[in-house]
Amino acid sequence: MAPRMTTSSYAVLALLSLKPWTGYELTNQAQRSLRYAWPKSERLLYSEPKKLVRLGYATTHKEETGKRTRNVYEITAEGREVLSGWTKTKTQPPRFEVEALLRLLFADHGTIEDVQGALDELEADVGDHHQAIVELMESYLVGEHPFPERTHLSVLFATFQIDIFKSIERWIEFARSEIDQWPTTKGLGMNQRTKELTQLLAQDESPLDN
Amino acid sequence: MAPRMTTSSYAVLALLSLKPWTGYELTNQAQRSLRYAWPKSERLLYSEPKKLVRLGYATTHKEETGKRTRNVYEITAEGREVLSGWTKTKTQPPRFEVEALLRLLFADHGTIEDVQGALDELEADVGDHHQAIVELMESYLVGEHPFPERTHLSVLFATFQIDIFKSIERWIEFARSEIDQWPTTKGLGMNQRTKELTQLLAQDESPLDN
DNA sequence: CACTATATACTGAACAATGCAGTAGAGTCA
DNA sequence: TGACTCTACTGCATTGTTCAGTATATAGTG
Repeated sequence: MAPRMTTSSYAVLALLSLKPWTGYELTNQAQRSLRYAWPKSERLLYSEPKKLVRLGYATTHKEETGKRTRNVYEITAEGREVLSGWTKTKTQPPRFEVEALLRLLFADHGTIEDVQGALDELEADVGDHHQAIVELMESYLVGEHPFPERTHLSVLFATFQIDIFKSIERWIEFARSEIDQWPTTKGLGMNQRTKELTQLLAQDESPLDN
Repeated sequence: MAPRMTTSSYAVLALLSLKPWTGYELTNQAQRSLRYAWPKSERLLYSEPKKLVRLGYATTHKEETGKRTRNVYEITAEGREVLSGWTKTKTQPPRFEVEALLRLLFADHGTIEDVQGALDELEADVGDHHQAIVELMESYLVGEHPFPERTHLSVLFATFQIDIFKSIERWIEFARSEIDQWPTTKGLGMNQRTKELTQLLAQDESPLDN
């Protein structure tokens, strides 16, 4: 049976539409540039171009560097066709996996320090990504975009990242200060402060906006 | 071989620690309450409690309603033990899958309308979630939290959701207004506006903060 | 009171995706 | 010369999703 085109397949096909890549380059490029929109494992990103070849949307050939061979992938005309069809289809809903928040939701099984620890780790992870994007923007400023004519897209995309990372970092600060007021993680329930917060949220107001 | 405890296993175990549930309830509850922190498929959520039973962290028995049976799961002492160990372990880094952003990144394969369409869909999805959380908060205000003593946790968690959804909605507005200025999706590259944005971002400033 | 729709209550099988270990050549620095 | 990192992948086991299917219970309508 022919495998189906997943969003990941289209992502790889879109990269292939820019230029031919080796599997290795494709994998690295995808992990770097798509990480914040479509994070996928190295393993999958090695497999996807093979699938595209099977479907006739790419061709492959081997190149040699001494004794070692690399697989080079190139998009076909048919590949470009299905790619342009992709933009007309429905998008999948967004998906946010944040284990630290899961820990917060069940913080009453551990100590105050445990939750704060989870928030610290979240902050560190987000901080790394945040910094990486800022550095990427610095590199764009000195003309280091691999596809200069596509800079407008990367930059608009980056405004999302920076904005969201800042929001998360602000929220972590807020959450930390709230938790600092807790005597324990357990059984506080609907106390005065929680009631205040609930009222704000029920009016669709964020306690962070003030 | 004994299967390993995944984050999803701990999530289900944490729910079981609150009270016994049937597989059906567990699945529904997990999809409702964990959706924004740890979204998992119905199928998996039916399988996890079985795994917990195999590992000795839960017990199961059948209950009858007329001709139909339901599986009821209960946490064991050993289950509570491993659950309290969980809070000490490292969290996984967060993961954001947003196909609409992937479309933006490759917007040059389609028209302005295609990208705007992807943003519209993102807005609709986020809007649904946003509204659902506000309604949940309204229900908490009238005392409808299933575990009243845990309200403080749900509410702090909800501050994250509301804050992030608002940020995303603000960003969508911003992105729309930017794209409206584009004559086409293709080849704009590092034009004047993009340069301005890049400079802001490289200084770690969000163009939305003004 | 039959009929229909919706909610309850799952399971099997195929397939998608991840994690991990393993293989092996090429380049760099001490 | 040896150690280390980077290049360049592949196979296998396991985790997780999608889809279809099965069948009972219950509430509301004509």
